[in-house]
Amino acid sequence: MSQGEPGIELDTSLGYMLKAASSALHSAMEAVLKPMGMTITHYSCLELLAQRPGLSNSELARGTFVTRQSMNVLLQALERQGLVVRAAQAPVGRALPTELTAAGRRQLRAASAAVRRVEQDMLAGLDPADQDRMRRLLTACITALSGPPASAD
Amino acid sequence: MSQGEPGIELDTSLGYMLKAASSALHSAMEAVLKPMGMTITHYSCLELLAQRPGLSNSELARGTFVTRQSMNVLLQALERQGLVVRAAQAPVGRALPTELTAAGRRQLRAASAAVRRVEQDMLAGLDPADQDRMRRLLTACITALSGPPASAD
DNA sequence: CACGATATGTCAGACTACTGACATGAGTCA
DNA sequence: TGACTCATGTCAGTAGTCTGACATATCGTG
Repeated sequence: MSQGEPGIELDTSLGYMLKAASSALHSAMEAVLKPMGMTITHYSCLELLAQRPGLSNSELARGTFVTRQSMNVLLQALERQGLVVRAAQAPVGRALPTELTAAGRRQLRAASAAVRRVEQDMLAGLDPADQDRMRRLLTACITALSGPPASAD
Repeated sequence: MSQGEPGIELDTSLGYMLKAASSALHSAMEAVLKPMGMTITHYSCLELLAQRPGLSNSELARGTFVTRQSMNVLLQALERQGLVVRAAQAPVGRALPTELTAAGRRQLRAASAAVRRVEQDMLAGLDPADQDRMRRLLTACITALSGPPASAD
């Protein structure tokens, strides 16, 4: 109980609070998506495809923060369910462009509305200026973590 | 045509940014803990026990954002490894108080230092005032999400 | 042109965390 | 006292994600 910190002070640790907030959001999203038969990654994939049609498996994986192997499993399921379609041949390289089907867009519509409500609930106590501050702060954290991968000493 | 994200709705969604930040932190922590043979939940459990000795399995689960079933499996492994000890009998109710062993504290020390470095890297661009703002904002989000939902577990 | 480096798609196995289910201990209330 | 409710510990099965491995396609460099 002297010299260097004894550990991470959980009550004020931003790392811990970030995990807590993310966990709370995850649970809340799960709660609204589950009744629709969707997982969070499932929804995220559809949302990403709606905004950026033609993304490949690897690009979708990066955008949803899972490995390309996991996304591959998911995409195969979504394709079987008729929610997305993948090009049979790669226009360039090996990347196969993926797009939503009408059924996919329909399923996404309901899910997207529910998720938007969850996000609005989360931000209920924050005014527009607060939300801008939060964007700036989160962006700074993401940038800092993505940059220097090797800071060991 | 990989790296680099064109400006889309997702880039301003605080839900998405929160997930991105959490994912980046998760990866960074994983990268430093893996060489030590620890997972994030493993480390989190030890850190929590160091600050709140005597926590029960269910309390540890809540503090690390996993189910009590998952924590039970982890605790059994940690006990086999001699990192924690659990009371043989419950002093009251069914909750079994858990505490770190000397070996557990030793392993935690190295891990905690590494994690602290990761957290400091993440906050490198934020001054103390920014960090206070971030605490307030995250707390507001957590509170807002923990209140309304009326789902059972 | 050949070679290596990089990026992608995909299959297979392993692991982590989750859901479901049941038993036990403590508190509440009629 | 007995019934009800809630929290806890634990076992079993399931689901989602990960790591490892391999084949293929493009680009840069010599």
